[in-house]
Amino acid sequence: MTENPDTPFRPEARSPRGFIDKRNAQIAIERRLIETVSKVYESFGFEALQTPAFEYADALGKFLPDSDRPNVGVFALQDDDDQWMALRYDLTAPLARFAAQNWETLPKPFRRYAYGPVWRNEKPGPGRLREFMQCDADIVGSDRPEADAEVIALAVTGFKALDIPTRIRINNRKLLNGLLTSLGVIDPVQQLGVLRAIDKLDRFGLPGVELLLGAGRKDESGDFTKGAGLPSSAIQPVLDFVSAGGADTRGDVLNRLANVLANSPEGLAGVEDLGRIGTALAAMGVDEASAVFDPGIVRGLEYYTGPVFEAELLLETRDEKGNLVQFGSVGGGGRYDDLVARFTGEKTPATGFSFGVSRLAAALALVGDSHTTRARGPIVIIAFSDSDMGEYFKLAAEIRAAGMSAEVYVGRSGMKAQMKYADRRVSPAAVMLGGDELANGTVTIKDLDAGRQAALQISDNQQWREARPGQVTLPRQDAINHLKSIMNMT
RNA sequence: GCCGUCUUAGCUCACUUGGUAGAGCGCCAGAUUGUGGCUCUGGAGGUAGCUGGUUCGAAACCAGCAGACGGUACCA
Repeated sequence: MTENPDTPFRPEARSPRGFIDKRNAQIAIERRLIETVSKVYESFGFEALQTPAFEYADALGKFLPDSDRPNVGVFALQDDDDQWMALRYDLTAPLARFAAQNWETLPKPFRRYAYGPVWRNEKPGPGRLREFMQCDADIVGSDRPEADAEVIALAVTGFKALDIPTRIRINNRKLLNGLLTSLGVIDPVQQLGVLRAIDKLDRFGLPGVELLLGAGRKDESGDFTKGAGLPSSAIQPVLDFVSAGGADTRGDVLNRLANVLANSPEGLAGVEDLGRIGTALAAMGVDEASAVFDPGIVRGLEYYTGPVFEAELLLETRDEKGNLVQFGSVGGGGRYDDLVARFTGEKTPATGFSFGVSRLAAALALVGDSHTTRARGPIVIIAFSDSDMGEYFKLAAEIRAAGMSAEVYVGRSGMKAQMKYADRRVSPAAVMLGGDELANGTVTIKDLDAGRQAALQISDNQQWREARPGQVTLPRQDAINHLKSIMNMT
């Protein structure tokens, strides 16, 4: 840089795009989500597991960095021995690695839950960050549909415990695979195209999906998206299949699917699996509204091999301007029978579910979640004079010993600013131990909530100052009890 | 990745055809020698995203880059 040496370089204070700072309120929401969901997971017999943020890139699967584009999709870097390491992009791949590495000694089937941040190096958007939290539960080593049902029940129970209205939509990869095979659509590229087309059902509706199944679709901006190129004879059966959802009960959907898939052995096997899942769900008391069968759910993930599930948020969320915000799925999962086999060569059936913690927290922040009690600040002890600081800290220690949080103001501003500070921290009380109080063996305590209330009635400043709403002066030894009563601890 | 719109004070936004910036809110202070709100008064705060070009002169016009937003693609 050719700058004047007198002006030092000043970096712009900013966070990398797709990465955000979380303040007290949001941390509180995320913490509650993780704690609640973890308890539910444990009640279903899942044990906790923490794996590192980094994995060797080859352990993460197909999104390997190659030498030209080492950072597509993942954040990767080379270790000092030249091996590629990458930040994990989900919690499932590390589980597969862990299970493969420790398979001999694990109790099988292995049930574990995990939570923590994951990272994806892709374009961020609203509700879409490059660092976010997930909370997963998986069962490795069971091929029973009942294991899938447990994972679904787990998700339903978790959302119920959080009191967040959601619906789990359940599908099975075998259904569509079977249908396509029976229709003679066996080209994997074409099959993938069909999955992508169906995934757009929410946004473009049946007519849009029809176009994408065939030649393709042009959107409003004139952009053309190439379709799956199915023959017209195959399009209608796929549309019929997708439309088979939306019946009143899980049983009704299965009946419809059985009709549509009558010519497909694999498809009927998939319906059979769903039937057993449905039976188990009913036994576990999962009601019809909380978990539905829906052949329109795709979950683009190529690694899913059987049942797939997706959690849909049923809250209406709006941003500051009142616009509807579509949050998409707030969780999902499914059966992945080939993931562990990547390491061991042995087919190891597994199924799991993932809570999108960050996305849920963002949604709850938008709706002003009623559970989110506003984060309260500490009791603030006003600092009057340097020579009395010891008295302030002594009182702070007493308050903490009584189970309340307290803080001595350690800035250098005057009293008015200190009161403002306490107000801004949403403190329950301010405590004054000034020269008068110390001389008289008293303490003055101001109930800030009571004052806030009173302020609404008083418009005259003189009156406001004289009333000193919520404020009392009492013997020093009564301070703790009075504070407790303000905090509703008596 | 592709297409489009946008970028002026901490925030939300103004500034008639290019003549070197304003408001509201917020923030700080005072009125009120030891008291949050209201009211009034004063103050701080901007190289108009960055870089280059056109011009006597650019926040405004042009180009490149960066970032934000919207759509689309992708999404483990």
